[in-house]
Amino acid sequence: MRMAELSRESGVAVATIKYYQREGLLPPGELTSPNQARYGAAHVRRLKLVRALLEIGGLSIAAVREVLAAIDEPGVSTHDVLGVAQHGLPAVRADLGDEDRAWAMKRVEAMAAGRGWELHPESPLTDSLVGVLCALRDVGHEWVLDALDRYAEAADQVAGADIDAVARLGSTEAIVEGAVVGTVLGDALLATLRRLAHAEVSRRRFQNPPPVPRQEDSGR
Amino acid sequence: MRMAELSRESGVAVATIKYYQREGLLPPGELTSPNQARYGAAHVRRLKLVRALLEIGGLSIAAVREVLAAIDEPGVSTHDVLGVAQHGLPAVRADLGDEDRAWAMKRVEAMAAGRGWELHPESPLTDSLVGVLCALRDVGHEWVLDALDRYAEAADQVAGADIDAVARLGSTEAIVEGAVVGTVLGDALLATLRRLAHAEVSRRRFQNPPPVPRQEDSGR
DNA sequence: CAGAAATGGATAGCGGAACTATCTATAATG
DNA sequence: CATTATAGATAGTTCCGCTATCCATTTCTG
Repeated sequence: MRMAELSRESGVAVATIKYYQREGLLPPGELTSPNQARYGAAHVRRLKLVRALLEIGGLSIAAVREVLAAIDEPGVSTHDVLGVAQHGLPAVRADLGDEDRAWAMKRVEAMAAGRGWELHPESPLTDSLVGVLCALRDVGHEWVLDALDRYAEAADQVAGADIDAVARLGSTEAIVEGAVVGTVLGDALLATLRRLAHAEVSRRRFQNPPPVPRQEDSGR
Repeated sequence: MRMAELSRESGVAVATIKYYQREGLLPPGELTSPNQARYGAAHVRRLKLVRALLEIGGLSIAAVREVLAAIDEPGVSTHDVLGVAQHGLPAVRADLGDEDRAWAMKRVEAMAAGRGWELHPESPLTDSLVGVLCALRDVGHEWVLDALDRYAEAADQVAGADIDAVARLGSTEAIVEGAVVGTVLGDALLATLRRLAHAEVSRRRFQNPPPVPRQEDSGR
């Protein structure tokens, strides 16, 4: 397969493909002569992955590069696959006062303790969480955190499903890529489902007149 | 309060505040003379909201403008508050073939039927969902959808918590703003919690031999 | 086998987004 | 009354994600 076909197959313009190659998002083709190269199915696949991470996942070029680097990292143990995958995913940065940080940390610790989570206070993830909590308080909507436990419970369930599904993939490489895709696109999936559920739940609660006695009710 | 103090209070540069005013994200101050204005607590609050939507929520200026317009919309009924709030939130665009669309639609319908959700096939939300599903198949990770039901269940629970919490807010305006903040920042919150849960679940499943009650290990 | 089309590689340009800086005329401040 | 601050207008900057052009080689086509 040569450039034109790769472009057709993937739906990405030639100039853009070249740009991705320059940016290190797509490996070069196999050179058959100094200025001719061949590409394979792996290139098509990678291109589609790049597009999905950019458009659906909303990642930047730089983030995609890091994520792909994690995917291409050879020989990671099954356990810290998620860690490798997450390294390079965008995190909420936070420049907070110590006081805010301490307040948020307290809530995070309470939540973690309640769920039996092992907390790593220095990890960027914890930091992100602290940042979000502070932002919520900052805008005067601290009440959102009343549902923190239910959020965490839901996150736990989703994560369980994720790990189940990802562990079923064969090779380690497949698992790593699966973890990345599942994390990034899964966020978009979850966010969309949540919006749909909002509409549904609000319909059930406030548009009560005809509940239509199906097997579903306000029961959750 | 004048400009300098507003800037200090909110942590946003004066030039940026002026820019936000030009963009219609922040109402003008109360003019005391042709070129002097006073600002109040509402301005500080609005500014912090804008920053949170931009930084944490990752919205664009245009999206923030629409979201704020929804918030400021007077006299919305309690029921379609979520609808108003969601109008203007970014949705996944999708330029798909009819075939892909039909395939995804089928899965969405199955999921909705299973959960007793009322589906609006033309709504942008449904469209977003279809787009995400197609993207997942496109990158060869259709398996993620095996967990679609569990995702939807989790989304349902979260949405239930959201509606509960938001309904407890007093005025309609508070509810609308709460819905917006809860939706946008809630996404970030959920995504972060999911990542934490990933680490936790994977630790529990694969690192079972030595629990090592220390706080540092083979890091990340 | 000649001419047209495609390719790899390099470099430059472009349009939008989110600020940032400068300027001017007025107003508040010490 | 000199300094500083301010509203409003306009222009400039930086970064990002492409897009376009050019050129020296291949490779296809007739």
